[in-house]
Amino acid sequence: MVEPHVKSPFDREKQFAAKRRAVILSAASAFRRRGYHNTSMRDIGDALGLTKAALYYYVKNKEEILFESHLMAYGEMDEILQTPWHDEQSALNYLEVIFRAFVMLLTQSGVSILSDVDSLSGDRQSEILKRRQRIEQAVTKIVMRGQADGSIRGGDPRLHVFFFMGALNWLNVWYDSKGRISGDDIADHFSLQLRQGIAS
Amino acid sequence: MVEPHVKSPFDREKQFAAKRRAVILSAASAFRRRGYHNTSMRDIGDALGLTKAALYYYVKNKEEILFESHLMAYGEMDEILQTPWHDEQSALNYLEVIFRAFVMLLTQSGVSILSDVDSLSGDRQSEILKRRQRIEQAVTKIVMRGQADGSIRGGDPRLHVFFFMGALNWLNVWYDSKGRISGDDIADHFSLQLRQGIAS
DNA sequence: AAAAAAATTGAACCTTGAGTCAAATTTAAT
DNA sequence: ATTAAATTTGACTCAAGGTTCAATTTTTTT
Repeated sequence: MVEPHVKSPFDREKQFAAKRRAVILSAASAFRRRGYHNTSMRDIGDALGLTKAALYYYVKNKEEILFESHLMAYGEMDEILQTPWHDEQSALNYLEVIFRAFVMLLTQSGVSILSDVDSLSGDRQSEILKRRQRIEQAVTKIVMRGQADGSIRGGDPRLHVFFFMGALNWLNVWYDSKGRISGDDIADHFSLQLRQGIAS
Repeated sequence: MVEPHVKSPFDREKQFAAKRRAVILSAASAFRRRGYHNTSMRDIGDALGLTKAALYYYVKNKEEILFESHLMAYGEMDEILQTPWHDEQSALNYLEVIFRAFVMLLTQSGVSILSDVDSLSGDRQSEILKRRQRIEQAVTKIVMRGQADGSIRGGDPRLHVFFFMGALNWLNVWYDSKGRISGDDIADHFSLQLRQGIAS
């Protein structure tokens, strides 16, 4: 006999995971706007209609929220970096696709890149730094391929990357989803500025 | 009769001001690296061989240090924006001069641009935001002139500015004065990437 | 409807770090 | 050398906010 409400334990876990995710996303957004230390557990709870004590049902401590926020952002970026690369496509064109996706990630989805790595201690801090480096390296590699295939001009590829990745991080600071400028407009503009800045 | 040690009260004040400035510069550098909240008054004192209590002789409170740090950076940037503009010079060329000076400021002098405005409260926060806006507007104006004189391509000038100012702010995060890359190299590279990114 | 499990809470605890202050020390002036 | 002013300190207070937990409320299961 099939029960009317099929709430399997699997569904239970999903429920929990979804709420936990909501906590982290909401907190991350607050961290991005006001900063980690200017956001209290009380603030995070309020934003979700919970007491700060309730948060500890979903999360071990505040630092874990910060850690997971970072992971979430880098997870999405890793995802984007899986975008298939067509053989005919120049590295410059591919890079533009990736970069555009990064911009859309920050403007459209709720995900935020955080920069406060120093509030993480020990293992967590180094893991996050490692993942950031990995992403930077992946992007640097694309640039280097572009220098090889002639679509991207010479010069220290790391500096190329620092330049436009800076634009991305800064976007995260000033962008207001309720503001006048749409995510698409930014993506268009930034893609072009990226392209022109490093094209050969 | 002229005294052997001429320590006029004017000299006294200068001495005091110099030490106060040292406190703020040293703190600002720590803020930049570790973040405002991850830097305790004790840390700041230690870096100068002082007790935290001694700091309060030079400064009213911690927030004042943050405030003055911001002021110092924006003061220098205002200074740079006073650079004379030769009539024959295209806006793009002028902008490159300014931008290069900004990069040198961050890499060579001890000055750091801080982004933690939220730890400032009330009046101070809005004053700092106002000054940041003023600088951004000044730069935006240069871009608009460039679009008028034909040296800079079209598009929302604010987005042009956000892009390369982002690169600048991010530089502040990753740049390590003891690292391999020299300030000059960065300035050269960044200037070019700026120029190409927005040239018409 | 009763029992069990999940989710949430209020009230406390505890640590960290900013800020205070009277006393001590160092430096300059008479 | 004495006095006065400037500078620094150790010991303390205090508040903010993260964390804990037993008790309560809500939801699910039988």
